[in-house]
Formats: sequence, structure tokens, C-alpha cells
Amino acid sequence: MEELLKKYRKKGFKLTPQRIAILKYLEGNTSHPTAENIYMAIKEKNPTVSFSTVYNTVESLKERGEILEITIDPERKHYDPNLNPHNHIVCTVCNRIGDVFADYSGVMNLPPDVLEEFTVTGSHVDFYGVCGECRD
Amino acid sequence: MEELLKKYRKKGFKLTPQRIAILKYLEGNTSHPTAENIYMAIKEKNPTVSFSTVYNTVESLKERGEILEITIDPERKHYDPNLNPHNHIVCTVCNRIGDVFADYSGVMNLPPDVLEEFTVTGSHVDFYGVCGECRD
DNA sequence: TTGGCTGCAAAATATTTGCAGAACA
DNA sequence: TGTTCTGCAAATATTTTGCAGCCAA
Repeated sequence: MEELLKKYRKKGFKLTPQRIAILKYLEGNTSHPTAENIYMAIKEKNPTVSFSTVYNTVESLKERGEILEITIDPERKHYDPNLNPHNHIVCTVCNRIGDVFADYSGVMNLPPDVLEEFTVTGSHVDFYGVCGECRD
Repeated sequence: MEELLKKYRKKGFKLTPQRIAILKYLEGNTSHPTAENIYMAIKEKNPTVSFSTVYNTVESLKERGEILEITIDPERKHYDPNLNPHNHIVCTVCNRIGDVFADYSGVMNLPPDVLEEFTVTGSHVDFYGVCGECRD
């Protein structure tokens, strides 16, 4: 845990109690939380934390490349602290997001007309489905 | 053009002047417009159209499977009248969305743990890049 | 005729921002 | 000590909704 804080201190990321709560919540978190999820989870132990601080902090972490913004749910942004290349599957009923660890790097072959118009920097493969809990 | 209206009439989709304007604007449109784009484009010739009507109509068209909602831009929803299987590439500078016509159906191979937890219904491959105009 | 659509306005939801005070480095 | 962060509140942006009147079928 101290490892985590040391890492951010070293990078010049100012550590306030609110930020520490956010970082601890995100560390190893695979639930792909929204800003509201983070806010709710943190509020329990840190009642004074504000929504602005959560938004400001995730924005800051996103800019520093410490977390990823996931654009798979049209209703709101989700965040993912797992920087290892992986993909996502979203339940079309409850919007829960799961991880998919598989290599789809082969899909980088693009038609010439696209390569002419765009300098391609990356790709995402997203999956859609229905999760076990929603199958009933 | 009359083909277009006939098609919707046949499906029991009530055709008002506002809806006709929206359908004509979307027909063959490859610009992946947002609700605002549609509203702005239509307002010129149809000054009384309201934002609600645009939202209601695209929602209705989406439910009927006549257009697709694109979730590639975290800031807003885009719509695509092209129902043929294809993918998208988004410019990370100006958010412009381009079409990618290529077959990536091979990516449907998912790890067993995911297949156990989800009934997979589909996949999307999205690309990120910088478009010609933003390269300067 | 009538059920569905429109437009207005208001509400709901998500996110951003200005600013004065607080606090980390 | 100074720069950055926090919290509040207000602003902004996107989308949805209630409802009275309208109109396509």
C-alpha cells in the first residue's frame, strides 16, 4: 500500500487524504467504476470528499496516463486502473463491464483509404453480451 | 427519395414533416452526426423543429433498428444510418468519425472464463488516430 | 377520429468550472 | 511559503420528460 503512495509521490502527484482514498480504491480495482461509483465508495470513510475532487482527480490521473477512460457505456464514463492491454465486454442489460484478456492485435490491418486519411494510433475491441445475473 | 418515405410508411412509422427532414438528412449520411448536428442541419429548412423531436425521432429509429448509436466519442452520442457491418475510426483531436470497411469477425474468439460469465451477442472494433486535417 | 407526434419548458443527469480557503511539499 | 488541491455552488452540456395542442393515417 505504501508502495502505491510512494510511486505517486515520486511522480510529483500531490497526495491529499482525498486523493489517497481515490488511489486506494482504484488500486487493483476491476469493477470499471464511474466517477459516481468512486465518490460513493470513498464517502463512507471520507465523508467530506466532494464530487468535484473525484472528477478533478480522475481527470488528472487520466492525463498522466495512470488510468484509462472507458467509452463503452453510452450513459457515462468508466475508469480502469489496469494499464495492461486488454479489452472489455459490457452487459447490455445492467451495463456491468468485464475484462477480456486476449490478444486481438491482428485487427490492426486497415484498408488503404483509411490509412491515407488517418494516422492510426490504436484500436479497441469491445464485446457486448448478457451477464449471468441478467440472464434470468 | 420517395422510396425512402414509402419504406417507412410501410413499416407504420408515422411521417411528419420533421421526421421526413430527419430521414432525408440521415439517408446515406456518413458523417456520424450527433443529435445536435441533425438539429442544426434540419433547422435551416425547417425552422420550427425542436430538439425534443430530434431526440425522440432518433430514439424511435434506434429502437426500430433503422439507425445505430455509436459509442466511440465519450462526449456525446453519434448516429449512423449505415446498417451494413463496418467499424469506425475516431480522430482523437477533432472527434471526427470515419468508416472502416473490413472484416474483423475473427475476433469473436473469447477466453473460456468470459464465455462462462457472459452470453456474447456482438463485438465492435474501434480505431483511434489523427485525421489529415488535424495532423498539422 | 384518434393515437401518435410536436414544441415548449422544465427536469434529470453528467460533468466542468470559479473561487476562497486549506494543506501538501 | 507557495503552489496545488478542496469543497461549495453555480454553470454547462446532454438527454429526457410532462403535457397541451396538432396532425397524419
